[in-house]
Amino acid sequence: MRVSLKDVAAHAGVSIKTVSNVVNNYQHVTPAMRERVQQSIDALGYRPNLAARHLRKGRTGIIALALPELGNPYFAELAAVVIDAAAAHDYIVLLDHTGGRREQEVLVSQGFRARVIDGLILSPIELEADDLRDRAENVPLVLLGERDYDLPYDHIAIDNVAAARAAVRHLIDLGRREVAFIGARRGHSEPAQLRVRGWREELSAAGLPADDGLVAATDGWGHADGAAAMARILETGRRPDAVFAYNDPMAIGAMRVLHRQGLRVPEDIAIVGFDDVVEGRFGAVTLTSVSPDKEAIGRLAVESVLARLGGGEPPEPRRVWADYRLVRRESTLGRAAPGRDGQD
Amino acid sequence: MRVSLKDVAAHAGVSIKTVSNVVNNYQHVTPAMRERVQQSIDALGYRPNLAARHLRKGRTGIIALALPELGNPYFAELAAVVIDAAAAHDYIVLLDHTGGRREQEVLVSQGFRARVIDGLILSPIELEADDLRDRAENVPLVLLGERDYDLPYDHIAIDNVAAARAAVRHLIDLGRREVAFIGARRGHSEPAQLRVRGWREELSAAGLPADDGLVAATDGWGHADGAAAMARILETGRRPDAVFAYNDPMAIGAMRVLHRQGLRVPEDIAIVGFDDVVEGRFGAVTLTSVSPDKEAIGRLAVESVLARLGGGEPPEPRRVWADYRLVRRESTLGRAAPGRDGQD
DNA sequence: GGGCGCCTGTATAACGTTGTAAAAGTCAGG
DNA sequence: CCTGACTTTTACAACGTTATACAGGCGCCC
Repeated sequence: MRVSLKDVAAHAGVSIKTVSNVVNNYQHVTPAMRERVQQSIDALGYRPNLAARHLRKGRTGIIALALPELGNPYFAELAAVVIDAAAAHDYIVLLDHTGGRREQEVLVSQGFRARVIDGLILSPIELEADDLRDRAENVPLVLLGERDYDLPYDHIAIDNVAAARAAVRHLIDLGRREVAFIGARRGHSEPAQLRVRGWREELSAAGLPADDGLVAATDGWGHADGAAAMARILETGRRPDAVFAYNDPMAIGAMRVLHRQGLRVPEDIAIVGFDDVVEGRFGAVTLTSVSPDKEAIGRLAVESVLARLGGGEPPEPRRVWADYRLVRRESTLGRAAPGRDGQD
Repeated sequence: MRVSLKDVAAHAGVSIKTVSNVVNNYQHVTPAMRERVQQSIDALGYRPNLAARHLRKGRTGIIALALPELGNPYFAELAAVVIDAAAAHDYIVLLDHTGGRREQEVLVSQGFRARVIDGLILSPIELEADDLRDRAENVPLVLLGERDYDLPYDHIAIDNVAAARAAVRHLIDLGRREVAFIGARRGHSEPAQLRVRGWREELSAAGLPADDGLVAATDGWGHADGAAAMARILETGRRPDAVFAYNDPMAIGAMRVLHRQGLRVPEDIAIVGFDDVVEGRFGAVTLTSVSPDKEAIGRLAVESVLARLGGGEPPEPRRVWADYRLVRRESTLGRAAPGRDGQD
């Protein structure tokens, strides 16, 4: 049987509320009393019942983190950061995954998957602005990632357009002249994707081709999707001398195809990925990648959610840009210089 | 302001309990009444307050899943399975990670990280049997993975010894005679690790060496640890013709080192990993691996936890063996036969 | 030394839900 | 038309916690 405040109160010979005061570190409790009560607490092994506390306070101490998929190490690592950041504020993280499917994302954003949370951090893929506009839910929502909505919600991301341009710029600086893009979203309005836009802008600015034949749309964002997309481009007979991939797994999938077709990376085709997952540092050819500051993104996301729980004036919805940098590895080595070992 | 049963009851002109009965699909409610109440529910947008429900019922509808680290795709994928399996029973998953550190694992097993859960699924690394023996917590606990305790808790795992033996057997069948093991736990009683034991047993049975010079202990289980362990073995001058790694990331890390040192896989050194993560299917050399039935493990874990919440007699603690199979890929190709493409 | 205010501790009422038990309603049979 | 058996609905009391308002006790100042 679980012990409650009542039991402790009886044991210590004081009122329930006094025990509660001790538990909550209420200011006006004499040291002697605090000591006495604490002993009863320890003796009985009392632990607060959170459900009751939540009912009373209207807070649960839980925030939800909804990601497209955990299989992508970027999201897995991000989840780890968020869990730790939340723990630092005594919050616990409920994890959900949407598969990047709009229907699931709507469900999550409306709070139907988890109705027990104080706040929600959502990394949307297919979700449309309209889905959020008539959101009846009143739990604070913070958005993460590449999608860009003009809505009054906090949004934490890196500047995807600029990051993509930097990646493409890097390829151009290497002397590459035909840069393919792998991982455009199939069946969606293309400009909504900031990374494709950055790719296009930078190529156009350099007077290089950015036609549709260089873009491979995909359904998912895993290794297999990257491999399929790469294969598709090669089948058309096109021979780009560089590839910019939507993310690292896709880049790695593409490299696998190139390897099997006897094309060398980076000599024949240079590749840049996105997210800088660990895996990219340990292939036969290590992967150059845009490295978002995951640590900052996770921390900022948690802080943004919690800032809206303070009770006071909710802060203005804000768009926060996290840092990023381009990490150069073997997949874009300029010449035959032997790179350093694995680690970047 | 959030609407409660009281508001709906007032709106529909019935008692609170009747609304509750409708919400809970209580048997004895006339269709007409059900209809009327339902309309009020819809009109007001009522959603049950879970905190209150939990307080009343003593259940929260949340189970915790504590894994060593999310960065390892095996655990990430497992988490995805568990989340889905739990959702199928209307349960929600609170995710925690322990870093494989004993201290954290103890905290989790004692319920100090999340005190709001109905059950706990824990995949321990360093946790000792004694830590569990004086576990005062009464939430059901299910253990996952390679650690083997003689304690009255459900334990879901594959037969790690047999799986390891199968992996080593495969290498021996290939004609390899000196099989190293990468990823023994540094500073812990070695026999506790079933995979090392399987490795040793199979080699001994075949009359092959299984001395300490072939075992590389590590602190972690990531790519970098595998790379470091491989490098360490090679530094001793030893030249095994095969490697069995504790898991896939370590195997991939090891392959990176071999590649840089000009050793060919599988010609010079064959490699088998463990866990069959996606990543292993897309390297320049695809990775042979022991593939546990993650789907089954996740599902069984959830079912085992929930079975202990039924209220009736708790079932006997049981040890459940999930399926596994050895997936052969390029890293152990018998001859120069060109493997099929990436996908296994 | 009495009154005032501050500091501690206490009784009680919520928070929103569901289980229990009893009240009200329905219907058939005598 | 009444009785009894059953069905449907209701009132009320929990679950364990914290907020509010209040009752003592003590010291301080006049």
